[in-house]
Amino acid sequence: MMTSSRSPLEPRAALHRVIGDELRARITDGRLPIGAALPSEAELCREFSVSRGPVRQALAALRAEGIIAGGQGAVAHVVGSVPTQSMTSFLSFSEWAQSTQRRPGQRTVELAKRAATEDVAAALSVPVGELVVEIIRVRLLDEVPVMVERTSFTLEAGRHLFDFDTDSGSIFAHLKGNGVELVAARHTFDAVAAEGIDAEMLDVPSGSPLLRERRITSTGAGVPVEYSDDRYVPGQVTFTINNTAASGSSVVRLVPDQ
Amino acid sequence: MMTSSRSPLEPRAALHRVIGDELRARITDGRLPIGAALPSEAELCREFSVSRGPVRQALAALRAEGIIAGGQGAVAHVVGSVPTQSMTSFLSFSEWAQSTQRRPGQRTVELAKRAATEDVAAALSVPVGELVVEIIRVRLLDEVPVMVERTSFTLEAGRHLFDFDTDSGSIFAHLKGNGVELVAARHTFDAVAAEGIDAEMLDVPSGSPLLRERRITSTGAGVPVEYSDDRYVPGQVTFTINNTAASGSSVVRLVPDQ
DNA sequence: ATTCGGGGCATGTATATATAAGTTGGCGAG
DNA sequence: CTCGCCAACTTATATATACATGCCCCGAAT
Repeated sequence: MMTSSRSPLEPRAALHRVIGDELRARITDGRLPIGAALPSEAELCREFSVSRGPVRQALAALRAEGIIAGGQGAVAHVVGSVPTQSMTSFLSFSEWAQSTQRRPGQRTVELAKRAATEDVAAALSVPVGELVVEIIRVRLLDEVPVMVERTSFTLEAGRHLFDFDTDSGSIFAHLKGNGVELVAARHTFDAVAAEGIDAEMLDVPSGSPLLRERRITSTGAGVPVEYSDDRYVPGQVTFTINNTAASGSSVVRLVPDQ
Repeated sequence: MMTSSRSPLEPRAALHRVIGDELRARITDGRLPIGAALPSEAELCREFSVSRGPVRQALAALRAEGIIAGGQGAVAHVVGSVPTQSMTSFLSFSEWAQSTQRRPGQRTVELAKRAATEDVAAALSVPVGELVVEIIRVRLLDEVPVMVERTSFTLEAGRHLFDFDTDSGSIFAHLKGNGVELVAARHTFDAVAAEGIDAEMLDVPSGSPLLRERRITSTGAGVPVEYSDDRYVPGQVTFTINNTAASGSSVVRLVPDQ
């Protein structure tokens, strides 16, 4: 009654995703400025030649991201474009840095296979003493050290790293190419003081504050693959989180304004 | 064909939310342990006497939170119970502390009405010099100071605070009672060194690291109401984020294991 | 001029149905 | 005994429909 000219059920396309991406694009490029009212659901149905289902799914996703608001009885309107990063961009320092104006760099300090210590074993859900692959790298932006990263991989995933130049490419891209897909991560933030080696590598005074992010990354099946302890020099990188009462939140890593 | 005995369209109930909460409860209390397979969609339909729509909505929400995984063709299964906190629990220190074993406390240092400085004005989207309500409080857990909080409210929201005992109740509960509903927040994390007054109030050495959370909280319409600069003593409180490639992420504030 | 209803429109929720596609397990051929 | 293929089951996606409820605006009454 409302659309048609489309046989019931075409191949596959994930229409709701198509619609959501299109609306997101209109918001970010200004065709739907902040405060503007979105087209009504019925209009979107006509425009995309779909039924209300996919349209509502797309709107629900936008609402969960905090990009649109409004509700029962009233047309939804744009409340702001929340900066969003894909999962891979959030996980991979290399990929993230490329999306900023800063020039990324990295220096591998150590790549080793060794027995898991207690905390690493707990994070990766393996027995203490099991072999893991550990890599320590200093990350740079415009030649300035901003982060030191101590990452432990399970042997299964980490063995791919020995035939790989850890100073150039992205580890995540390399792992993905080898069939290791990381889709879930858990990040914990706190502050620590820079100590001996870290202070030296990051070129900051001993005892000065660092932002620490500890991260456990898992496959879709929930199997932990990576545990990392990353320590950031303040003022260079911050982490930003958006959350709304309705549903979840999104996480973004940003270079602060200056 | 599958359920019924329920007239088409009862009042209002948000069945998908009921179903989601029930499943969440089963997972957290162990009736659905990690790794267990969920009932099939058809079974859930029978059990709750609903059609597939609400069931699928509930499962989609659980999947977005990273609690369940699995999909096309296979029954979904539990991959882990992600600790989740409601928005209010995440925003309100008082409410959050009550869900831990620690005994919360607070000491109001200052409550004032003053002209907005540049950074506050920018955060709250008001002109520089506009009157705002600022409150400085030290937050305690088991009598130990763990955080100092500098919060600025717009005058509209903040004027309710002067007839309120800021040492006892929750500001958020009080604001909600006065019709100010906060539903969206943006948090930014970094590390700073403890300086003069902060170090004194938190009873830590000057120059020691603090975890800083800066937060802008808005109403559903996207109007900023609160800007806060909270500084945490390390080791007492951490922030944890879960995110998955599919969909968003959730944010949690936790007391670390010790 | 201001306020109070009512109706139209838009969204929220739920049902029934249909097709595509992935998973799993069993059966038969080599 | 093993390998491969197929059938049954289950989920993902989409359509059409129906009704409940909340906004918003316009017109009438005060």
